[in-house]
Amino acid sequence: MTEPLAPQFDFATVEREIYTRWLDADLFTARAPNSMRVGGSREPFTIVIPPPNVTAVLHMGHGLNNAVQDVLVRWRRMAQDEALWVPGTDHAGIATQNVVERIIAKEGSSRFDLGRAAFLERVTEFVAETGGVILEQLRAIGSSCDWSRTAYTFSPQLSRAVREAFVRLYEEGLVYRGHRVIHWCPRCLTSLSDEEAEPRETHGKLYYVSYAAANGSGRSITVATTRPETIPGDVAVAVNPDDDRYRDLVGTMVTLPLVGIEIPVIADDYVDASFGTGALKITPAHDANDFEVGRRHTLPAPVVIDEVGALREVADAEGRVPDALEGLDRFEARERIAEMLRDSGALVKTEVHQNNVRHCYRCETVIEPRLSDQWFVKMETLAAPALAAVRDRSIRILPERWEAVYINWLENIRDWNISRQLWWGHRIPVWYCDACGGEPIVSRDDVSVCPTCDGAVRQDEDVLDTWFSSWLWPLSTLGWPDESTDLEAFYPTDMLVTAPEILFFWVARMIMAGYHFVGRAPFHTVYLTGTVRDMQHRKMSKSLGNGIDPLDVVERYGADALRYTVIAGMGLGTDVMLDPENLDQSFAAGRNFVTKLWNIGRFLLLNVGDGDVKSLADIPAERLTRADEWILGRLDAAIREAGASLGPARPSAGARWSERELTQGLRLSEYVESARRFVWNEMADWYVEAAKNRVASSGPDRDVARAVLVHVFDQALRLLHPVVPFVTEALWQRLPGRASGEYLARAAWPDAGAPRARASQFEIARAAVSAIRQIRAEYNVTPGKLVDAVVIGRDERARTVLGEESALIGRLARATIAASAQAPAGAAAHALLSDGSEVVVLLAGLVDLEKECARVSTDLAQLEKQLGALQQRLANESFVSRAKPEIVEAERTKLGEWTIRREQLASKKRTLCGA
RNA sequence: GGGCGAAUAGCUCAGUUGGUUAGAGCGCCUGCCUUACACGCAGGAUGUCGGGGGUUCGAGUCCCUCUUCGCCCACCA
Repeated sequence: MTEPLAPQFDFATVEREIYTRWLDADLFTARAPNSMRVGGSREPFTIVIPPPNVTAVLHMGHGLNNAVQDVLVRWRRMAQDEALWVPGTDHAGIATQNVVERIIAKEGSSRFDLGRAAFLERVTEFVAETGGVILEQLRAIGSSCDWSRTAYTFSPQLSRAVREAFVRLYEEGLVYRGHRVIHWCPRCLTSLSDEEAEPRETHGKLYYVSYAAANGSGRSITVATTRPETIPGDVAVAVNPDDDRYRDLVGTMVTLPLVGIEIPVIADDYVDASFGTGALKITPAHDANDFEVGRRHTLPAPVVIDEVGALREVADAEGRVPDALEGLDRFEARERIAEMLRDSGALVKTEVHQNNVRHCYRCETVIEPRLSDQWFVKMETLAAPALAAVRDRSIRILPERWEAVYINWLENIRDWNISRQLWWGHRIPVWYCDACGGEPIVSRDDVSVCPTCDGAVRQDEDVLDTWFSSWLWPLSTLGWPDESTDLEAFYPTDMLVTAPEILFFWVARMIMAGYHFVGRAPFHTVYLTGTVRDMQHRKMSKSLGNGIDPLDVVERYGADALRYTVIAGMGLGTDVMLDPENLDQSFAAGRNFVTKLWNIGRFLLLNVGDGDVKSLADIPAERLTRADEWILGRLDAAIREAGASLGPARPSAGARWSERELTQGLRLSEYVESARRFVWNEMADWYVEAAKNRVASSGPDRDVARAVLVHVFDQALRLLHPVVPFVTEALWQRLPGRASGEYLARAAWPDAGAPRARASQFEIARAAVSAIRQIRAEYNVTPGKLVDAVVIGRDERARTVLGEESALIGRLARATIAASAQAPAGAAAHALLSDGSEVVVLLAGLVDLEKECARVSTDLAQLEKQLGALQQRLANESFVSRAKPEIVEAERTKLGEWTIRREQLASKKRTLCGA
């Protein structure tokens, strides 16, 4: 005896309990030997999680992203793939170091006070204590990760992969040391890659500064600059070679304001004569373009701004920084210099100016371009296969439009600065021997003495960009560089689900790493999700305070409601709008649906009872009613639609996507909608209502209805499980005949059966019921009151159906099934059934003749108009000869039906409206 | 500056290679506490498919153009 279900779904208790049971039953652990790639019998299906920062806490973005991954993994697991979802975290160099530095700062100390070793110990401790909270939180939303494979970018195994990659690239000449201007964050005290230095629209000033000719001729040249604080680092003024205004000045010297030294006027194509004054000051050490110009003209590169952004004579800059400016912060210096220039008359004017200024992606500090030595990865050769992969459809990116963005970036790829002047991260595996002073020693293993002279060595101070470990993620989490079984069984993985923001940071680089290190793409599908936004379409963020805490939502409405809401609300590549001010409304869709599902379950378990329920296969086909066939047919349709929306799990024809499949699938909101419509609008609204009497009866038909009901609900729960895993598992476990130890999470994904012959006939009964309801509503017939109705079936088939399904109608009306082609005299209110051939008539006494007459007239007029258009189309020879035959045929059929309908309406009109 | 995308009901979006009377969810209006469910049931209203032009027997769908938004990239100091 199953105990009755609680009136409400107690998600708080049940979700926790079910997750624990899933873990205890070890349902999420993938078995490598089962993979077909190593001789097993199952297709592997693998997703690697975009590793959240180890210090992160779950936000809606994670919620959305991981809900999507879980839907996919659960779907494939049920489809009997060997499904693996690899979880893990990223040590997140700058981000984590910043967090710990802030804590230390509160204690009145700094990392420099602690020293490198003690600081690292402190960070490690911090990560051990608080890190990975987010992985716990992922469990709360139901993520079915394989926790036995949890990875961490800074673990010994993954660190080995990092070293292997670095050393290999170095040996191949693809990692090199470069001396150039890079993006520098004066707060984080590290260099950043191009991607980490984010351009932001900034309102500033454009300063026009006059540089006087050194020969005392009285002439001068005015340059425009947004950064006057770099003037002490100027080594030249450049003009365009074709600019007539300055032609005679090229080759002469001008005096550098404030500093007083002489610098040359040079000509270079880089200068745009039409911008500003057409003259550009050249500061090689503090501007990447100026550096290139300086190099072309073999100019020096004095460094006048130090690592914290203060003016100082750092290198090759003796006598360049005036005492008054020494040690001044760059922005103070900017003001100060402007004043000094104004006082000396060198400042011609200032203009308001809008331009893009790069900011640190971690701390928002304005980037200072800085000349320094850094490690770079040469990207061109790495990019080539990554570019080819998308072009030849080995990899597809959805939504499709991101492909163009991806290609554009790869075509214009620039070398990747991978060294960071941080402490938290993978130390660069390069050692130097000061005694020999020879080539750097690049090694997979730690080096303690110089292999040449046995002397002391020192390791490079820098660490690697955190993305240098992330780009190996699909490889390293599966055991690379070892030749592990996991790697063989699960690599290449299948789908990657992430946010578009990290397409370049991460996705493109993973593809490059995959091809370069093992010769194969890391996945065949990149699914880029939308962004979670508030009602003003602003991105949810901590700083704006417009965020929604997913755990708060889980607490209020349950994980299923959260998942359903975000998945159902998210079209492919579209953003999800949620109102942080109104959680009730934002998550209504999910909450309502879960409740509905629970209540369908309650009805079913209450009414089906405890006796044995036959399997559908044991019910002879002829015992099925039209309603049974109809709901089974609808189920098949839902299964087919859901399958089509989820789409191919992998390219069906081998390694590449066909043109046809390229953009198919991953329409998660459509999949959810198909399943929802089936279970709510078809099963609950119609089939359950139609089956109520049968289940309550005691005849042999009762068993048929019970079997169909249980079967259909079982299948529906399977279909819905990937989106709402908890409530479906809770209900499924209680279905009659369930053996203990069976889990929906591992149950088979439904298959659609053959079409059902009489399924569509039930529609006639459905239409009759709708029609009667419509009339009742319109005439305000009180709910309990039965009315007399005549239901007219145009043909024999329709009358048979109506007669047999009259139980449904019986709840609404005392119905007479009539054979007449038109309403009996004196009767009135009508409604047309969906196929246009039947009329429902309530007997006189209820009706308002005038109203009915008006309505029939309107209907008739509209029908005649449409009929006219239809006739015209069919009379058009071009249409008949050129349109597809099935379309023409459909139009002909329609013409026939509409003509009959017109006769009915016309006759009705005569009856109602008199002469 | 270069590239890409979008504009369909009050809101968020579907609408497959052009082909019935353009759909869904949420919201809105009306009536119902009908013994699974008021987080529900039943009924209902709402669109010159951004403007203009073109191709076609036929255009929300294809082409051109204008307008408005959005995204990505970029060294205009």
